[in-house]
Amino acid sequence: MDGGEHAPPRHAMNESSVAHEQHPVGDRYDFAAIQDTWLPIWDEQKLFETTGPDPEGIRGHKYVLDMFPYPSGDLHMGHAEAFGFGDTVARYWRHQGYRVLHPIGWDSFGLPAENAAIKRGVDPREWTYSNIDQQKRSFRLYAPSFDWSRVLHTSDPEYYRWNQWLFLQMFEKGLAYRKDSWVNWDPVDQTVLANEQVLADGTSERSGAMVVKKKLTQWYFRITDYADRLLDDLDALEGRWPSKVLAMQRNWIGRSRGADVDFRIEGRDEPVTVFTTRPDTLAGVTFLVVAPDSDLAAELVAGADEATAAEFADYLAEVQKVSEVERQDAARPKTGRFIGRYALHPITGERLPIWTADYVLADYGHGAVMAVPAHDQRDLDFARAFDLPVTVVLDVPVADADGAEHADNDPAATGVALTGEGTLINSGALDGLSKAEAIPAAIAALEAEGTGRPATTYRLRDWLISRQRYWGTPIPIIHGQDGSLHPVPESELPVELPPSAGLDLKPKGASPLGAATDWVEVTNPVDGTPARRDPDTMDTFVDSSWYFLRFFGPHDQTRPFDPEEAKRWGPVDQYVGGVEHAILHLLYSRFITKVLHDLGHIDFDEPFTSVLNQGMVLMDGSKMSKSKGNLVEFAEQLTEYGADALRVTLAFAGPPEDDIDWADVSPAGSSKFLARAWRIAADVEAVGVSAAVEGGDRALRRATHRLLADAPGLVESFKFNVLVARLMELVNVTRKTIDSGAGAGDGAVREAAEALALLLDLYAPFTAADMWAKLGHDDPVALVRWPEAEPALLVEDTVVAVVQVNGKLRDRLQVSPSIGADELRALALASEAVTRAVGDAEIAAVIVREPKLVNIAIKR
RNA sequence: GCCUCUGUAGCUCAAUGGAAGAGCACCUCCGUCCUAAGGAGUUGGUUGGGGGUUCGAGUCCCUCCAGGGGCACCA
Repeated sequence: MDGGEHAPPRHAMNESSVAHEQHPVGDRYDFAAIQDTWLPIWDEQKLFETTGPDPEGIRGHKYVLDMFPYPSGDLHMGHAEAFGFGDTVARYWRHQGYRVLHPIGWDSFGLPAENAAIKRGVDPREWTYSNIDQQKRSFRLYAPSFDWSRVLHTSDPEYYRWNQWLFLQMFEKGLAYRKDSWVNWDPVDQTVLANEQVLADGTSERSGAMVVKKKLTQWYFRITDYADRLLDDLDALEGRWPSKVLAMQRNWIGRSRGADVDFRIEGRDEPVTVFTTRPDTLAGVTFLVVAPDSDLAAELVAGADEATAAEFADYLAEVQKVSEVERQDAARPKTGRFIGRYALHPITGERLPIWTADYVLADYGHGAVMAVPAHDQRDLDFARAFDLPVTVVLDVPVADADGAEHADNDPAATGVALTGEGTLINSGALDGLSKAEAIPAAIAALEAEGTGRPATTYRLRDWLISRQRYWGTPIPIIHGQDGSLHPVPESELPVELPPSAGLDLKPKGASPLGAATDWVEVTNPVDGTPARRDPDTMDTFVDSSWYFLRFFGPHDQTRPFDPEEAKRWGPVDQYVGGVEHAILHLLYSRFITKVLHDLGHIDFDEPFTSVLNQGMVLMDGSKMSKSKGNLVEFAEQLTEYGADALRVTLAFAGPPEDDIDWADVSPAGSSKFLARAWRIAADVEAVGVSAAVEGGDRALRRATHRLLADAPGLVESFKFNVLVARLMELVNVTRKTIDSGAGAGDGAVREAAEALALLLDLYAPFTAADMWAKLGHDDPVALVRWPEAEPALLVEDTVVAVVQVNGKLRDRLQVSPSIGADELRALALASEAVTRAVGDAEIAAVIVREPKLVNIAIKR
């Protein structure tokens, strides 16, 4: 997009009325003039508002939602794509006779606003709301069928007071709590992050900085209480959510079942408990390993001699220098230290040395493991590095590359742990059992002795929701001088953010709100003594975890949403958004929905019935960005080609979940197609009255009705690109009928033109509206129900039956579609081409698939 | 390394186990004072490779190759 070479914009972005005279709507397709005609009309009509009682005769309700935008600058091509798809679905359901809720809002709290505000010295409010205004203007031109009466912004006190309400509801139930723990710290944004906001490479999802660990007291939501339901309920979403997202969520929750096992410790009253998925290998335990950064390690070392303690301190310091990513690299050589203490084996009573090593994580399970080097690769690597014993307790046959089993499978020698199936040995009562049999038997034995019990652990951690930044929802808690926590009474909500003027918003590790003296200093609601507000704000993922519910009454002053509306519209039938939210936003939303369900506020417990992930819009194979110089500006494209051509281009580019490379697509081609479609309506208008449709061109009628029959299935399976291709075909067939067939006055041409307008509304609402008007209709095309396909027009008068001999095409026969098998067989065998091909060979079989095919198998 | 998805015309994609197609691009022609967001037509294929099942495979099975995505010291 190197400016300068473009013709000057024919028509300014946010002007809609001026251009009329320069671009009269005539016999030439002029998208700018068409937009100018319809925008003011639509502004008046407010076609897509869903307030008031249901109209008569609707088939039901649908709720179609796009992930709401973050107001950083203007809309971009990614928005154009996602909102285009969402709008296609919304428009489709209206054409099917449903009342459709298709709202829009803004995710308007968050760090970018604050960082931009710091850079420019302006109020984050101002920056945010002016961007929102820009995006609203662009949306108006792009014309998604939003219900603008329900618009919300999460940074409005009317919205975030309900975040605070939600927090208090969860606080009362013990689902919101404070704890002191190692947390992810973003050194650039100077705030904590949730696990979900740390990328796989250890950097912050927001700032890109390498995240470090800090020990801090923070607010958490107890999402782990819901781990089982969040995992199990994914099964019901199979087929309606992208399988990739389901897999990612399952991985993220990471449930694993096994047992907790208690090990007595020499010189300590309390046993140490470890979690294991392999209680069957208990006899193979030769040492224990505790996480160096765990409280347990510190305590155990305290009871060891001085030299050991010093060694441990050195090691801990070393470990904390290693980045989290490096630490989790499985290929890294094992490091560790003996910490001078011993555990006792629960079966043999043998002394087991206790080591510390950074391959054991402090915050998973109990921060300690029983090491079974013979049957766990990590433990084996460690045992070999430090020369610890390896005891095989499972006879696992090992196969060569050629499949022959061999016996030299001693892990201590080969370095390969025996993790497969096998038979228990050296395990007393368990000997002879298979792994699958031994696991429950081992757990039963542990339970009988009181030294173990079944246990389940999760990879999922509780959701850290406090942030040390300004532009977010204040946490509605008051801290007493004695450290007591008091919820702000519901009647005093919202706790509004103080003005940013006078506050230093620069990240410095503590919330800027702490310095807002007038705001932060309050009295204890219980005893009237001086107290302080919690100075932190909530993670903005709290805002977005329930906004889809707020659309059920976005202006309600007394409730988070209207329960009646929730019953009518909820849950979201179709959610559209990027796969980058596969875990974060979608998991949090599912969690909060379940919490609100359990608290009795809604009667469903999954928020999104169906999810569509759109791909990214790329340029020349890579992500668009200003710095790479490959940015395609949405606003420029909109000016050059118009909303319809852009939307058609994005829909036609490929399956919606695939990435689109802008270098591969042709908005000019889309424009050409829309012009061809539009001219069909213009031609029909020009001839005046059309002939009756019953006598119309039969081939064209069949093409029209085949498309009417196929279109719903194509939309419902998100094959938007295929439907556009089919529309192009129908346009071509119709053009041919006009120019070299029945002519524009034929009834079938009008029928095709009307079908085109009705179907095109999914992708090109301006063009469709204009065509509909040219065809003589006054009603808004967007609300017209699609006609049903006539079954009689879906069957051919005659079909071609293919005759093969040994699979090779030998003849074609014109037959009736209702021909019987015997008749078709006789016709095929009588064919001269067939008798020639068969010759005097013996016919082995004749396969008849009436009316389309006969295959004669012969022996040679 | 493990799991998963995808390989069809130059590009993007279709094709209930039954004739390998569409759109775009390319090329040719018509039209136009010059431009085409005009019209008509043509070209284009070892369906990633190899095996198998079947009367018949782009489609089902096995295997290899290539690409995308996810997970990867979570006991």
